[in-house]
Amino acid sequence: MEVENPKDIEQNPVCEVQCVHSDLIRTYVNQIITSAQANHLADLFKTLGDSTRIRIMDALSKAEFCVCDLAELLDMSQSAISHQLRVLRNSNLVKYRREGKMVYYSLDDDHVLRLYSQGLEHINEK
Amino acid sequence: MEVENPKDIEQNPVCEVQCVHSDLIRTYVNQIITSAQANHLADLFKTLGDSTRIRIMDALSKAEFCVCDLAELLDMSQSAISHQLRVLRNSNLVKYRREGKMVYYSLDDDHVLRLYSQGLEHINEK
DNA sequence: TTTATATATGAATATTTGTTCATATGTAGT
DNA sequence: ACTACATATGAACAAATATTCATATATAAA
Repeated sequence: MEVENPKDIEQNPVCEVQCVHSDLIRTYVNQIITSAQANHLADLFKTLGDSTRIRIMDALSKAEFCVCDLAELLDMSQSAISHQLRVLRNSNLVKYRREGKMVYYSLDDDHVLRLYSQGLEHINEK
Repeated sequence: MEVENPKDIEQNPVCEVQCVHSDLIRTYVNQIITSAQANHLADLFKTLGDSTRIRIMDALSKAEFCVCDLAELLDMSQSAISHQLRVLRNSNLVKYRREGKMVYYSLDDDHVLRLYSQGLEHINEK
C-alpha cells in the first residue's frame, strides 16, 4: 500500500487521538507532577532498580557494613561495590561514617527502610 | 612502571580484600536476599525508574484514565504510552478494564499507591 | 463484511548504564 | 618520607532500554 510523503500531510501540532475526555483532561492537567519532579522521583527508583544495589540495600537493612565486607558478602569486586555505593549515596539512600581506613555504610534513615520494605512486600504478595 | 602479565600472577579464586570482618560475614551471609528475589525486586523499582512511567503513575494516583487520555495528558504518542503501560502491567503496578473500544487503567491496589507515595515523600523530605 | 477507531506490539535506533581495569586519594604506621 | 592498605573514580566496553515507525489486533457500527 502506498503511503503519502509525511511532508505532504498537513501539520497537526496538537494530539492525534480523538477519544479524549476533555473535561477530565482539563481537571487534571494542572495537577500532574512536574517533569522536574518526575525526573527526580524516577532517579530515586532507578537507583533501586539494580540487583546489585538491591543486595547492598538488603545487607544494610540488617546491619552496618564496611565496603570490603559488602564486597565479600556479595562476592563482587571492591570497585563495583564502591561505584554502586556512590549511586546510593547520591540518592540519599545510604549514609556512611569513616573509622580509620575503613568506611562504614548504613541506610540513611527509617524512611528509606520503609521504602525498601514496601517494595519487598509488593513482590512477595503477588 | 612495568606490570607483570596477569597470567603470571598466581590465581587467587577467593576474595582479594583483607579487611573483612569474618564473624559478621558468617552471621549475615545466609540472611541476604537471594539473587532471584533481588532481580525481581530490582525489576519492580526499575519499572518505576522512568519519568514517563512516573508521570503515568502520578496521573493514575489521582484518577482512572484511558490510554488516549494519558497520551493527551502527558503529551506523548499513543504508542509510547501503550508500551509503558505494558511495562507497568508486567510489574503488577496497574490494572485495566475494557469498556467498548477503550481500555481504562488504574493503580493495581492501595499498596501500590503507598509505595509510590513513599517515594514521593523521600524526594520531598531532602 | 467493510470501515473506523482504540489499543497493542515487533523491529530498529539512540541513549543510558553496570562492570572491569587502571589508577588516584586518603589514612595509619614505621 | 615511605609503605601498606581501604576506598574512590575516570575511561571504555558491553548490555539494557525508551521511543519512533509501521503494522497488527480488537471492538463497534453501518
